[in-house]
Amino acid sequence: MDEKYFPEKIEEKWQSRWAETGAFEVELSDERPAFYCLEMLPYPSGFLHMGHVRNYSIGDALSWYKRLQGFNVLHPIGWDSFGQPAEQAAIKRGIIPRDWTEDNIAHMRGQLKRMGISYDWRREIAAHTPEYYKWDQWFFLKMYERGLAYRRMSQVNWCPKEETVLSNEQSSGGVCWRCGADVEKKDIEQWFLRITDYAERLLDDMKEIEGGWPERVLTMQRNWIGRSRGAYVDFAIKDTDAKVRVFTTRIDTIYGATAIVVAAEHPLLAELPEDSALKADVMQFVERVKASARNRTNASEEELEKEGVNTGLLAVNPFSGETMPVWVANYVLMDYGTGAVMSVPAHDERDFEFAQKYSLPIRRVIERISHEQESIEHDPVREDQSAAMQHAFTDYGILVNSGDWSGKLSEEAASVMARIASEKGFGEEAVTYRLRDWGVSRQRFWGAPVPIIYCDSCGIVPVPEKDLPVRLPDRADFTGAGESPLAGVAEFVNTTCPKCEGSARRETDTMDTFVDSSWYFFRYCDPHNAEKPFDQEKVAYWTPVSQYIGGIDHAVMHLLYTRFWTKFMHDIGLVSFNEPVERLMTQGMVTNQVEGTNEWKRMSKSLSNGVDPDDMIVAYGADAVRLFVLFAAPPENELRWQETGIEGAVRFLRRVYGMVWRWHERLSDALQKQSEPGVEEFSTEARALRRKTHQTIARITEDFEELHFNTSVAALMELSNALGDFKVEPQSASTADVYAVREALESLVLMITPFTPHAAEEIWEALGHAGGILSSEARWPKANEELARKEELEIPVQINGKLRSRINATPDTPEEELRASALADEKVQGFIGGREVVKVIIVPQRLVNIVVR
RNA sequence: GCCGGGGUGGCGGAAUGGCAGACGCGACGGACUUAAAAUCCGUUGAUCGUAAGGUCGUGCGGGUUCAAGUCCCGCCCUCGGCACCA
Repeated sequence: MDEKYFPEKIEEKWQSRWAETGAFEVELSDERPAFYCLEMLPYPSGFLHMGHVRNYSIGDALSWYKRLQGFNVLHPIGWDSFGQPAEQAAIKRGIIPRDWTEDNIAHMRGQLKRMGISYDWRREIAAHTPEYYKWDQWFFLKMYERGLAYRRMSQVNWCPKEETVLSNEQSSGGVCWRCGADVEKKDIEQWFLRITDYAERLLDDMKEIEGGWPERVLTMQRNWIGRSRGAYVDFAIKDTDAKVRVFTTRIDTIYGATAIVVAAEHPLLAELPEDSALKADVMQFVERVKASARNRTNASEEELEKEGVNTGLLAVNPFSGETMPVWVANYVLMDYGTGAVMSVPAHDERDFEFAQKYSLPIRRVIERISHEQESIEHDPVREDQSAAMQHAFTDYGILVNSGDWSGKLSEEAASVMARIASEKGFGEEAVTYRLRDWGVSRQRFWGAPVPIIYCDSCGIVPVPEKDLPVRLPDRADFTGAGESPLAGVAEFVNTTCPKCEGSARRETDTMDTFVDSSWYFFRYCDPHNAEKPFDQEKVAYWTPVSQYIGGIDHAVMHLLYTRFWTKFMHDIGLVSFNEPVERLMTQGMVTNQVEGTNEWKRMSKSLSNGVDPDDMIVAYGADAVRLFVLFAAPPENELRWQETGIEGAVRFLRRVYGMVWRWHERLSDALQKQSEPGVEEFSTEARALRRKTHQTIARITEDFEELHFNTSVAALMELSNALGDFKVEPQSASTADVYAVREALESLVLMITPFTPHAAEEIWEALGHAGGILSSEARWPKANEELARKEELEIPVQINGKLRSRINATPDTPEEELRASALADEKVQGFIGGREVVKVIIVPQRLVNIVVR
């Protein structure tokens, strides 16, 4: 140990020591329980940013804590190394994507090592290696076998900038999740995974993870899945055999339906009689709507005005027998429900707006339930109340003007009506979802090829498992627009049909990179298995993930996909559970002030408010950077970058280091006689120090369980302040003093290890322990309640809830005595004056409150 | 509009219904220094007071309680998600 704290020196020393001894390498164990600490798979952009630093600092702190508690901790890292930027780089600089990617990985790996994150590096994986993506393809085939992967023509979300398809999740809000460009619609043949088959389970199984996952993530997923209960109702089309099925969540309002409105793509429109005078109008309108949907951008979407035309068809209300016109309108979506709705203007805002514009009748069939009994009679129901209604009335209430149903509660009527519809064969209860199937085809080069072959005679033929992986070539012509660059690589495309051995073509689309990240953490358990995606026994030992840490930006996409994938793995017998992650923490953003403004924004190149982690490590050391990042804010909150804050972290480390230096000779001397001196040998000051030590242990242990790292650090600072206040010179310290200091310092060092492992190792060694913290018998300290107990207490005394005085007591002063001394207190007497004491509330060891009148 | 999170000093933030503001940053004062940096000591919610001490104070308005930042009711503001989803 040096006299002064030189982070660059000790960090290098311990990083090589850890590598040599394989300190963080783990295998299955019969004795030690598993703990799986996982941080989200990073994209190898080439440079670590502060968000990574925060993510890995959190994960590393938890990993160390669990190790010190005796868990067998799996803490791995890998690379989400397929994806767009590599291909862009290839286009721009004429290099091959793999080289670019692997250079980036090499650089980032170095950065992670300089941060001293405790990974088991033997388990490192990268999505772009055939050893990995072979299993993406294998899973795809398993899904195909079970009908969960299918191909169809569909209108897809198209990013014009990146020239590729985006999934619904990736085009949320009408913009590309990566580049922010307005998303267009395009018709294209592509592969889908039937995530919708799992919609119900994705919702239901949330009860298994409630409490372990942040509420807002579950809410976002619930919103995204968008389950809605209601009913299908068939409306016959008058004078034809056709009928229109609508979906409604408010079948109770059906007597108020005054039109049927269908989407522009609705099949019914094809059946309009050719000679119909209206047909031309309708078709013209439909074309216009479809065209505007294609060019629809985010900006124009909001202003889209409701428009429609009457088709001339008449539909029959199966409940009332009433006929009503069938309209086609732009506000009805083909891909939700049935693409047709019953329009109830009086009780739906959109229908109301539409009816007003086109002067459709507005008929009120629900009244508010009033507690003033005469209100219904005083609000007579008239056929035309449109003048009276300013808005649709969308609450439940009491049915009026609804035939035999009038007078019933609408909420209750709804379920009965749905049952009757089903009994009479013109409808049924139904549940619909907003969730769409997951489109996984990407017209890109740098991804896992979809393992499918097209044969003129056999059709779609899956690649046999023995032929996996379908390898990606090194190069392609990356300038080809619209189609996958792979289509231009003849030796890739041309193949033979596995069935008939005739010539055939390979699928040239590659898979969405979210496929790679849907199951990667299972692969960490058995990263080099060439026979299977993983050994089930190994996965059973390590998974599910105990704690997952990552950004909130993946709340829907990645975290929904990976839940789906896990359920599929469960269904094919690979894992025994349904939910991959027990606890999830979503870390907040790291922001920095934008120069010349008052705004704090996420660090980015374009705002030039980024801070390079390497610069920080050089200037302050990895330990200080990590300590600051965990101390400055609770992990879920935004973290505002402040360089003065790191300086504070360095100051703290230097103080601790200085204290150890001051004592370490004396402590090494005393190492041999470890037995605990008797209670009476400790001075008052030494007992106070021990009290602080044990209080701190208890506090920090609690905080770690809740991932409250910021308060843990605060508590460590308090302990170090208490050590600093212990004004005994090492030379003149008694055996008991030395014992108390040793206890405080060793506890401090062990508890600071998760934050600043390099400095901790160095100090641990200086305190006379060989072989590193993990190899020695070091364990997370245990709090001794007896020692943590205060000897003297200052009990606040309130009068009518206001603090007026304090009295001295011990933890076991009886209540009666507390009461007596509180009442006898001079200040208290002064405040009571002559008033009557009504009662005295005594909270043992905490407070006395005297109530006077 | 629906759903969820959140409003506490100059700032980041602490507080099982029981002393609001732990810990840190910044600021101010002092020591050391020829000087600066570093380091160390002290002060730092507002307000009145020379002081002892008093009064006010956790977005706003009510309520429950001996006692409310914390629980309940009604608002306001803010951040995030979804959104012609029938």
